[in-house]
Amino acid sequence: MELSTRKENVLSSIIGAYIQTGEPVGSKGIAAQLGVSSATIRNEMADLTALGLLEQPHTSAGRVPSRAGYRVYLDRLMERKPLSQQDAHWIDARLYAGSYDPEKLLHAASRLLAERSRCLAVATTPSGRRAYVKALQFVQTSRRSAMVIMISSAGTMKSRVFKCDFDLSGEIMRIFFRVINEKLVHKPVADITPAMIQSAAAAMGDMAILMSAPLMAVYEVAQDTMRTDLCLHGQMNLLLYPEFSGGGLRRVMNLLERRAAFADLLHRATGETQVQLGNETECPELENASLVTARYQVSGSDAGTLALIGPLRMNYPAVLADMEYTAQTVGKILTAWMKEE
Amino acid sequence: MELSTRKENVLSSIIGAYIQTGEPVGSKGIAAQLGVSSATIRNEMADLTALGLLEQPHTSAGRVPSRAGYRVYLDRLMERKPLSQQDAHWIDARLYAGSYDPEKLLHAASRLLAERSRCLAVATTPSGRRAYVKALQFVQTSRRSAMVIMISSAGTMKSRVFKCDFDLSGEIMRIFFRVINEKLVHKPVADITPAMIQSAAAAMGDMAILMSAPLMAVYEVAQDTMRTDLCLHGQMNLLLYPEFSGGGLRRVMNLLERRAAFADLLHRATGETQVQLGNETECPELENASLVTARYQVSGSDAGTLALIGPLRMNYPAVLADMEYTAQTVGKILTAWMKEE
DNA sequence: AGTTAGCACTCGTACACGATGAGTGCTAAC
DNA sequence: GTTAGCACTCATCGTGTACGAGTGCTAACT
Repeated sequence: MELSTRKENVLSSIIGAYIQTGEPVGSKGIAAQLGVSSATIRNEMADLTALGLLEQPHTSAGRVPSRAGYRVYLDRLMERKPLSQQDAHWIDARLYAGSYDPEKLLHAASRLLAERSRCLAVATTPSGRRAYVKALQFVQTSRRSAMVIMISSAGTMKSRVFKCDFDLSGEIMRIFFRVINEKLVHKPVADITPAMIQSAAAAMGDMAILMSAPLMAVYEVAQDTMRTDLCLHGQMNLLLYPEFSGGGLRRVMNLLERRAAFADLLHRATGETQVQLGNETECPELENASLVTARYQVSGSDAGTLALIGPLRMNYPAVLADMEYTAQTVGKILTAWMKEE
Repeated sequence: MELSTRKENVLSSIIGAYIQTGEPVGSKGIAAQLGVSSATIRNEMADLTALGLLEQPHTSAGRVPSRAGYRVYLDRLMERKPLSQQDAHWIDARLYAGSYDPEKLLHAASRLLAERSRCLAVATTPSGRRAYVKALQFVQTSRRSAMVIMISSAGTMKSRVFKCDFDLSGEIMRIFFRVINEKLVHKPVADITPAMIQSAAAAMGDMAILMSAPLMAVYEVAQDTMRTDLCLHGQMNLLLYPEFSGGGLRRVMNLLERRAAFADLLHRATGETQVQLGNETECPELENASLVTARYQVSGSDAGTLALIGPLRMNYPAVLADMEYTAQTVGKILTAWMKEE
């Protein structure tokens, strides 16, 4: 499908106007913008409609971009500008403010993306699915309870309190530390299965009775490490768009509650910052929505995803620049935290 | 204001019906219910309207309870039934499921209340504002970073990672532990001010250079301990009610973002499980909403609040029973966790 | 051959009108 | 004090009309 330069300009202008106003755009305004008569534009619009790039809500209305139209715009027409210095600094300021806590960082990222895009922003916390156990620590928190802390190579740090039926002592804590570390440090987190915990306990003979609570806690904390949390912000932003105001928001939120399905959706998006439009997501809940995803990397490998859900008419140049820069920066910060040791 | 028994019955029936349907209720249905003619009911309704307990959206519509009407209903008419055994078990199952983590517990409470009431539920995590420091622990998390964990008498446990410019060792960690514990354990968390941290550092002479990072982390973790987090669930439930579907939800969410204002609102509600209707909250955002609050106690003193925001027409008997039982149970669980040592 | 002016046409929106019906207030009889 | 009856009110819904934004098509123009 080859388009004349002017057709491209017309399409760009229409999409630009529609993104601004959200209303079908007529030939008149575009004519003024491109310096030709409205009749000419109407001819072009008719052609673009025949090509399936534009749609007409009804005979006497202006045109609205179709999904195919947005697709062409995204792939070939739109120019992607990098973020302005100023905006980059603003984002840096927001992201570098927090302390050493991946969850807080991702929440901050999600929140700032929601604010800037006026869409629903999602961030997944770094996944420890393919990470290994970097350190396991034990801390006594009361006479009979203690906390296990697991630090993974993905930069996550999860903790869990467990309780014993006997009084803890420094001696016992040291035993926990030594025995469990011997078994688990430098192993893949994914290897910490119930079966593995079972066999570890069995191998300890009469120590097993002491170790069952901490081992169980270690298992649970490993589960936590592998689970990615979703940081949601800006749900209410979607109410700004008529596309979502009537039940649409509820449907989207239902999708987000089905964590597994949504995680799949995010993992399907590979590599580059990318946009999926409506059907392309193969997700009925996102029929009339646009999903923008960007991966962030920790120490060179994919660790998590940022996503934005909004109406099809997003300000794509701005949104893509924001997403790309934010994902890069998040990755950079997490990688730096990892290296600092 | 004295009401005849029949007027009370009429008011109760109207409120009951309105809570069910959400639509103005006419004299006919009520007449059938009370076994008198609709004309009689109309007379009673006219009186109740004159008393300001009912309202008429327009001349030829049925009646809708006014705020004063709800108030009378809540204070005098409604019978408060305790929760059924079955429901109590269901709630228990949800709350006792989690591990030793106050935040997770409060999230669970908030979530279950939102599910059951189909309203917006809020829970505040236990406040450490009046608590004292029960324990401070230090754990090394990497070569140059460590985590400080503060356990307060309110049952909160907060942690924070800090970084040093020098390599940490077991020896140094023990010094951190000893010095900081000497200064801070058993002190009120609220006493850990920047000034106090300053003077603590100053008093250490040439150790000060070592101690600045952990002291700063202790300060921050004390701030975390005193801050109460809000656990929100069921925001989308409010979209079910026309009262909130048009912008009303956004206004409510704006209120919740102004954390200070909302915290005030919750703290104003004293003692008992209680209901504030619209204006009574003195909060324009809740003009057409109802706010139900219940305190939970840890070791006998108020620690946090559960709240429900929904339309004026809530199923109050059910909601109040849920709130009361949930608050009690949360308190019981947290208190038990505190005692276990 | 591409562009433009002109014009008839389409169709959504806004508004007025009348019919319908739920629900009321009032009065008179029980 | 209660009830039946009746006139009245008013939101809702469907219909009809005027308006206007925007189109597609044709014929003239460059």
